[in-house]
Amino acid sequence: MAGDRVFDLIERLGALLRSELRRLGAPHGLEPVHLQALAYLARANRYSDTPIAVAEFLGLTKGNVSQRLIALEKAGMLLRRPDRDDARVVHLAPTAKAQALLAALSPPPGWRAAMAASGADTARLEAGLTGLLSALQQANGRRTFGQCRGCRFLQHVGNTFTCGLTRDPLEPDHTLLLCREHEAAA
Amino acid sequence: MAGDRVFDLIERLGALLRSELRRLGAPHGLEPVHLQALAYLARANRYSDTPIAVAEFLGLTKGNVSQRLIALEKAGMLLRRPDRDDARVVHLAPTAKAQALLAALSPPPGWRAAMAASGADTARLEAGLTGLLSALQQANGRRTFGQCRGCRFLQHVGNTFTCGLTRDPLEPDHTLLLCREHEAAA
DNA sequence: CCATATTGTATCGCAGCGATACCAATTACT
DNA sequence: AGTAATTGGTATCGCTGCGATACAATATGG
Repeated sequence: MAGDRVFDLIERLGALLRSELRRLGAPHGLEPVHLQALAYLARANRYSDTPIAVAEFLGLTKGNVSQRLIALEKAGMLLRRPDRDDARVVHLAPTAKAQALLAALSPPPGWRAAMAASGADTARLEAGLTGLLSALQQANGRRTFGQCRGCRFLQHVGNTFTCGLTRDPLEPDHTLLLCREHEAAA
Repeated sequence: MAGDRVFDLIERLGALLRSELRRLGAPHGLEPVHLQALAYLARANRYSDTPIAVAEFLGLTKGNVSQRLIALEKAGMLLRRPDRDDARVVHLAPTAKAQALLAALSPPPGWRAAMAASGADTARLEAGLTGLLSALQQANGRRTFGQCRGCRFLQHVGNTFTCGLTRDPLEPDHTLLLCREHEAAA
């Protein structure tokens, strides 16, 4: 079946990128999961920058992720801030140091050149992968983690955005971040 | 940059598939790396069904892979056969039990349905990912692990195939397998 | 007000992973 | 032919990710 090839390709790409992340992160004492968590947090909105969101995003248990985050904090890569309203939740943000690292490693050096050299239709590739990811997430009952913009709960009047779930106003920039509560617009 | 989105998508797909593999393999006592190794070996030709080829394919050290393979053999998933000519090399093959497992788990249940539901142009997606993978492998100095057919060393006269590197005759079916020595045809 | 759900942490046992060291067989060099 | 360099493979060590379980604290809903 043709789709099986796509599966093989994505698995192989995933394995090689993982290997690459390990190599790149090692000098900084970081494992692949650390870089992935930081990369997620750099793109997560304020409803989604929590340990449990990271766990759901990466498909890991919250207990595990909790320990990884502690390691990241010790390494000076993560800042924690208690939530204003809910004493249970913690907000996470990559430090400047972590952001600099992400800028250098995510995507890894050579990626952009390889993208260009492959001659692939980037937009079409992105569209195809996005659709596939959505279908898989839906099939497995996982959260979508889509951009706030494009969520069915988002309301906007002119340039003023508000989240229909929380009734909170949203800065325009923030509607480009990933949200744990995202549901694709109809 | 647009290509960065593709990177994010592939990383996320990789993470979720990895999580899925862990869940699916757990009842059989198998970790993701075990399933990936078996899936590779099921598609590897006779020059490529060795521990070192598995290590190169997955981007892991040979020492590590060696231990994984021992675990797989103990689990009755792998058969070892010494090479006829070179006493150093070992040939690996998934057992019938392992093949049955692969048929059930690779691709995981729901994958084909998700592929269909996504409405993506499978052929185009496959082409784009293949090109990207090739470019990345070349950029990182990694082996291609392409199909024997499509390799620049392959020679064929009518329906008789021979490998230009080893001078060995190849059964037509075997030219569809993955080869460690693969180099794309000019 | 109490049962239940949610968020997060702590601890335990297991196993993957790289690094290093090592061995045996093959190949290259001279 | 004989020695050096290379290659394929395994063994061992230390570290750390990972799930499972248990637990504490806060929120929510009847």
